[in-house]
Amino acid sequence: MLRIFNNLTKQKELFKPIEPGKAGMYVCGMTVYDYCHVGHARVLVVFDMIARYLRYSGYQVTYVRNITDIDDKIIKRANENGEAIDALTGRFIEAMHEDSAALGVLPPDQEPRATTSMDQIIDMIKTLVDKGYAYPADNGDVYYDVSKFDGYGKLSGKKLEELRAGERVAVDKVKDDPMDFVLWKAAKPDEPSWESPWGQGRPGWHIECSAMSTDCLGDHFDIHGGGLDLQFPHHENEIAQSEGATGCKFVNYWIHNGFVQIKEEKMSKSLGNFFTLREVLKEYAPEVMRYFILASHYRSPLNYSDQNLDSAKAAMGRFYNALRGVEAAEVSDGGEYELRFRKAMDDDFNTAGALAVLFELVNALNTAKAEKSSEQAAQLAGQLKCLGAVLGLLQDDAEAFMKGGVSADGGLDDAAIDVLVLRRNEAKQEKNWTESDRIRDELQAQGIVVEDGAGGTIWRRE
RNA sequence: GGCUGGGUGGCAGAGUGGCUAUGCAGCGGCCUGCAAAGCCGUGGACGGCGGUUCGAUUCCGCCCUCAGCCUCCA
Repeated sequence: MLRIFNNLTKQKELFKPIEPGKAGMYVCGMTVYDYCHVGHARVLVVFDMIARYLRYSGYQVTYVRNITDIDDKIIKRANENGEAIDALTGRFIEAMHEDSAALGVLPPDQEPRATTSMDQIIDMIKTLVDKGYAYPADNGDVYYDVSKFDGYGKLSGKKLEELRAGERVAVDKVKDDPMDFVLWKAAKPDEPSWESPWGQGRPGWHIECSAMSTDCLGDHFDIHGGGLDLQFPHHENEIAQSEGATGCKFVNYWIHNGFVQIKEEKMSKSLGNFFTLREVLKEYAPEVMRYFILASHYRSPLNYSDQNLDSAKAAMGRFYNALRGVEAAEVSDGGEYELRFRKAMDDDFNTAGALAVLFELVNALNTAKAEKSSEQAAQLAGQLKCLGAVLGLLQDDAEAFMKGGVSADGGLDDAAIDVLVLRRNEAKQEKNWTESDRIRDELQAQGIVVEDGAGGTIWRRE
């Protein structure tokens, strides 16, 4: 039985889908004006893992992840670049898809965009105005009247009075209340705009997610996710908009992943302390990145450092080293390990605990290999790959993973290494240890490690 | 100032009212020409002070400390 920490109630709850056997999940995706950084990678991987685990658990999942392709920052960046907006967003949507694919993130079932959901957005604003939850201001903007929505603050645990007291931004005269937020922004000259009952303009950020999620999944659906930084105000506002407009409960389970930190500080665009995913993937294999993310619980802070990435790399090396040279059997389950794997995952997606079970499997597999029980080894390797797949790991070819280190480009190529290994073996045959060790040192200097096993000599890149 | 969530062995990171997490690193052994990898064994921990309890790292209170939100951010 799957239990999920519901950020709305702040406790773990049994997952009960609205429709038995089905699960609808909406996750706030990227605003596309720059490359994904490691924080984005975490959202992509965490919710991909959740979608995979739900499917593995037998649910028919509809996973929706949106793209924000119109907003202030996009307009600003396009102007700075002297680039058309759709050219800019098109470029970064493509980049984001490349990055996701590299990380083994499966495409969502639906990927709606703000600019192609304008009718739904305008409809929802219209409803909110009609119902008295929103009002057009003198300047052509439309605002949400926060005082009209009783539950405002229920997700983030905030109270309106406290928010007002803490108001740091200069009070905007066109709003009735400083906490009111914009649903529709009147177009300024030279800005992209859409026609609406309130004149030319474009949507505020929060409304698009309310419109797209309910359009794709219905007024009331199971899971809504995103980074913890979206809890307030974004998701709080989504609740106000959606529940105001539909009159029914919006989302049953709210899931937020923790931040990626760097030197004990949040990695973020505004602090400028971020690494883009493509930078990192030049140094580390994608599955190393994925392991790094899944090795800690999704709600914990994730400390980004070279040391931690190196540690993730060593862990992946242990997996693939065990799988190397074994023909994995086609199995449909994880054998005796599956129960403990599920127990961990059922407890609010405890991927760290699940990985510990996979390491136990590695141990058994290595023992089977050492004992030459190849049938047993094949079986265990199959189980390992089977459970790894639930986490989106161990999908590479073991031989390729071990041979493809950082130094794969620029250093010796595979053929050259094979020649040296052959020569070293000839020296070994002649018991010329001086020569064989010299060749080994030469390879070591290039980041190549040779290993003499029962089945011959193999090598890997560090 | 208001509100959240943390503080676990050398590092990373799960978990539990009494019973081995796991990975890396360390130490001893096996294997190896020597290594590497692997296997076996092993040391080492629960921020501080109180309380509840037969017993707390695990529950409660206070304190210290870190991160985050209250403004755009995944």
